[in-house]
Amino acid sequence: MASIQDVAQLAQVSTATASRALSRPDMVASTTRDRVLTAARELGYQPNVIARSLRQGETRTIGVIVTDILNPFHAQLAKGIQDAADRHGYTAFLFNSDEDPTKERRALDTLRGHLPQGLIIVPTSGARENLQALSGVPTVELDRVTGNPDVTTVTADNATGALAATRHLISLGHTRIGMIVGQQDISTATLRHDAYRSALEGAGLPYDPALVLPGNHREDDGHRAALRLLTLPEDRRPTALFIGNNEMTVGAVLAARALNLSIPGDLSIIGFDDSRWAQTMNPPLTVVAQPTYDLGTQAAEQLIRQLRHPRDGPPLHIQLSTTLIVRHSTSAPHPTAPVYTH
Amino acid sequence: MASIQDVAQLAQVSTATASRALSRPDMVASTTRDRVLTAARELGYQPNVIARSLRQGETRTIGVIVTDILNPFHAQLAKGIQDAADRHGYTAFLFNSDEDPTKERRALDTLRGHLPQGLIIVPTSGARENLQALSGVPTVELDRVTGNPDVTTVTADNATGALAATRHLISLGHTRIGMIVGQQDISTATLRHDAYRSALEGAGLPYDPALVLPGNHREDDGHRAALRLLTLPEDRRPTALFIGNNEMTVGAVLAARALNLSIPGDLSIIGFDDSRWAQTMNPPLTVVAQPTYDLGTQAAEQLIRQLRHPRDGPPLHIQLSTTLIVRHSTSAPHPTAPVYTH
DNA sequence: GTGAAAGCGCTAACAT
DNA sequence: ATGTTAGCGCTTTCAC
Repeated sequence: MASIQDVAQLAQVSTATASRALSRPDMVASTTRDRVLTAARELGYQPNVIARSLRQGETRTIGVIVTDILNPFHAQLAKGIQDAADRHGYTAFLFNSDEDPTKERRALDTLRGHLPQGLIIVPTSGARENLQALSGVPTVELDRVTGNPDVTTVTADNATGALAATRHLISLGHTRIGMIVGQQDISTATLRHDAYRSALEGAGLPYDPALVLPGNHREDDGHRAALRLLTLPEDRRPTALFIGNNEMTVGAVLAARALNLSIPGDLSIIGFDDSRWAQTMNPPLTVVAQPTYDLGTQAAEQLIRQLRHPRDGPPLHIQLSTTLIVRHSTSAPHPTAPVYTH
Repeated sequence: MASIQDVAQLAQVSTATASRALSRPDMVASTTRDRVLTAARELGYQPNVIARSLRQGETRTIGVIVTDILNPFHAQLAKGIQDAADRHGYTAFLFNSDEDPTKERRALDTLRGHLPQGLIIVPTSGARENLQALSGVPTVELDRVTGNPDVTTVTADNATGALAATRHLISLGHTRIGMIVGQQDISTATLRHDAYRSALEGAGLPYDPALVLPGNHREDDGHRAALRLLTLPEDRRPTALFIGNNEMTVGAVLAARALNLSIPGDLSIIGFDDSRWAQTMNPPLTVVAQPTYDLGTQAAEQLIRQLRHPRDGPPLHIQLSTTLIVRHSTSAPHPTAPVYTH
């Protein structure tokens, strides 16, 4: 590959001048500039960013770690980040943690060697510790937060979304509303769970721990949990389910089908996070939608702003709003279902 | 960040020895090795891969360009590649072309500056020309091929899959089978189309160009094309549809629903490429499944093998088999539908 | 406005 | 077995 030396030689200037002509055109006489640019074009010159990075101590690279690129939610975050980073001349390095703190740690180590100038991470439960490996690198926590107060965060308004979801079910007349909730040490899971609880209590309904089952964000977990909830004795079985993330919702819907429960006749279901699947399934799913792509772009914009203006005020906490989209998977509870008493 | 100099100093050796102790442990006395390793651990030393790459002329990096990371098919390819690359100590740099040759070109240019040692690409229609920018870099064409004979390819057996799909419809008794086919200059599209045609002709059925509509791989295109095919006069309307990729299938199913056609009663549908959505939609979709994740890992394995043994024989063309999965979106044509005559 | 030269962190000759 | 040194390609002082 043509180096800047080749360009300089062809243009009959020193490498210093060639470099200037290419990166700071106004520092060089217009005639030499033209000679250099022509030579560069002719040779198909592409700067070696490795060498440049080493010299400048800036890689123009940001690291991105999401927990599961196969989850459309995360794919969309990643796309938002990449598009925004690209607009600002940064290259995004994408890694997967698969929700596994050990893999997250490895990704961070690998990343570290590449000297990213910033990091955007959807943290796993082990992130708080893992992130010490990259302390000093400006970081944005995306979607979830570890609780580190020094870090910029970009999240959706989980509390309001979960509140709206639960209240929607309550307003339809449901009194036994189950929830399938994500891992306890993931901020989004606890926020959604807390909001669910306070919506119930705000409406004077009891919070029944037996109707709240944990899951590890995967389809399987949702399936298992839903199966348990839906096979409770008739008078204790929930008439509605609020499910904490998109993948688990898939599992829950399939569990309901397996049990031959009609949606929403026998069971109302509301999911968190919209998706292609939610829109096209039968019946279309009522969901709390998140501005997924925007979460990604915001994270990138905030990070890059921070790179340009280091220590410019305290870390920001951006929160984007969520929207309840009522489709057809929620309705009033089945008239024959026993009414809640006591 | 701690450099190898810091490690050397702490271990009281030269940087050369420190380097050897870390990368070629057996070239160094065990006592010094231990001193160096301890020092490295103590300082949390992580080699600067930028400097190493510059020195060695090898970045241990491979470039990956897919056309649409939001498409689960491509997300899965990417995951397969990343997992395999990781196992071999390579880092994958992921880019999106969004099916746009111009973006593909930009991705290649950016990539070039990072000196990837190899490239895995799902080519767009402009790839043949674009790839000249990276000539000299070992390349694997994945899923689709540009026709360049010097390049390793990893593809699914599109012809057999499309043949099986069409024959399945024929064996159910369909005689007017429509197809929605991808862009003409994409190899997978033409292979699937040709197989469709030869299955028809092999069964003595006419190939009717009016029943074959093109689409640009997106949901919208599938929707539009299906709408046109399904609103043909009753005696010309296809009773079955074979659709050339997963996204367009979504559009076609929604179009059928919009027209109040029941699947498979009024219309049989078969898609190419399986997905979460295909399995959970109602009715579950009959599809030609591809070994998506394996396509990705194979591409990475082949590329890495090639990096280890340069010019070791002619380029390989790996083809993984596809599977017809019969679910419930296909059945015999509706008895009241007019039978094909003439 | 341009050139000479140093140096980013690392590793591979080449010494010893 | 270990140290000395050069150099990967680039940018940036520092001279002129």
